[in-house]
Amino acid sequence: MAKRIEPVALSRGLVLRSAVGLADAAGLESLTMRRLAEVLGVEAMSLYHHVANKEALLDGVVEVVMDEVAETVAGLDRPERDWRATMRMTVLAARGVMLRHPWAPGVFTTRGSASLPVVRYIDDIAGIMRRGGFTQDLIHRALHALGGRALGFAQELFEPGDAAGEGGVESLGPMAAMLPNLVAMLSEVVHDDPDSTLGWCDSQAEFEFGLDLILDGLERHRTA
Amino acid sequence: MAKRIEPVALSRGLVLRSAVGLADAAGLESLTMRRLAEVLGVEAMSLYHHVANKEALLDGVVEVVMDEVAETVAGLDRPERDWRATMRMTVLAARGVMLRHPWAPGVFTTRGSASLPVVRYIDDIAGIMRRGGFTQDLIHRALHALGGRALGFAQELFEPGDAAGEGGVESLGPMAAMLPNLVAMLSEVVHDDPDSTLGWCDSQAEFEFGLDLILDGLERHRTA
DNA sequence: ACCTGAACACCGTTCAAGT
DNA sequence: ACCTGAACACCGTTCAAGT
Repeated sequence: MAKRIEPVALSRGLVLRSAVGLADAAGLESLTMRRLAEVLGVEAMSLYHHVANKEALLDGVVEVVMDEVAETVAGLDRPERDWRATMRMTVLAARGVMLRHPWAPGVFTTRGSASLPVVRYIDDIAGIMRRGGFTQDLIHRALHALGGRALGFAQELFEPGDAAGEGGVESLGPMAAMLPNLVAMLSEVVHDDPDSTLGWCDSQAEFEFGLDLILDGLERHRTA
Repeated sequence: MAKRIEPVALSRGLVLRSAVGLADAAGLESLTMRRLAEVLGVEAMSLYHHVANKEALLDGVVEVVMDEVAETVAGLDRPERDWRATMRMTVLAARGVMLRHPWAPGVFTTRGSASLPVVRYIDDIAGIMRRGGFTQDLIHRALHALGGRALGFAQELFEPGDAAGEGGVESLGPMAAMLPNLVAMLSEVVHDDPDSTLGWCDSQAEFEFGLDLILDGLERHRTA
């Protein structure tokens, strides 16, 4: 499970990047100081010379992910004239990074106050809207309305696969009688979309639908 | 800190309600099997006779909170003819319950698959839309677009109070130069709303703005 | 059946000691 | 300056024993 690597010099950057790698490979619950040290071929206490404590480690992990987002966004060819297209492209790029680190939303939302890299990303988003002709007040409300969605977080109420994943609607089992509306909905929608590869529905399309709903609404407020 | 109560007979319901009370009073990080047992005046291992393990305890905690939501929703006088008003009223009622349990979103989003009480709530939401004339496909997409917001979760990217809480825009400090758009936005918006009691902005109004953006968008899809 | 106490395998973290 | 090993105060949980 834990593969030791050569005894390279430890550094904050290496510790943080290894933490991201460990969470990617083995899940967030595996990211402990002791396991991380083991991966780095070092004693747990050595980590404390590069990171104040576990909270600081998680702050650093957010930094690493946000650096990846910033790099991806920097590589985009945005049509700055069109605020809506630019925003859409930026948010979907951030989402692409988050899909590579499915545990990231769980860490971001426990981080109390926003770190510099997150705030810098939001500043970019605000700039897109400003150049698009938003008032400051509308920018403010837009940032709240987007919330985690600005970084590509979906916050679904349940994950694909539990209600109508393999077993179909029948797998709802004895509760089906209590859920007439969901049963009716699922029996129709699942049939409509039989070869969706991503589960009981294509969550990329669903994310974009929700994002567009908000962007459309903002555009209407902008021109009002 | 931990107040012992009389040695009443333990039961699953009492264990779960005490767990909610402990999280309310001392925060989610205080909700441990040992602390919960102490509050109940019992040994930690006694809890395992009423709850399989900590995961099951948290599932039960979700149940308790959802029961509170269901009770609140049942007491509403909904104008069923108007899907939009009914939906709005229902979601805001759920949000009212969540505001009493600020730790709840953090527990709900770690619950993997949806529990029966959550699914039953979603079924109600689906029913509102169905009676409002939604197609099954639009109901499906609407549920994804709402996500956690259907239960009143906001998922803000940062909490009020860290950027421009007490100290105002200046408290952004040395990073201000890197954040021209946010500085411009905050210096204007905070002035517009000087006596907001809830922090740097009124999050209830912000939540309703975001919710209305989605409901308006859905209404437009419905009539298209 | 319900509850207990000791024990185990983990955590994060402090501290004194090494180099 | 950086790393170590033992130790401490916590976790969740197993198990054998009590009533």
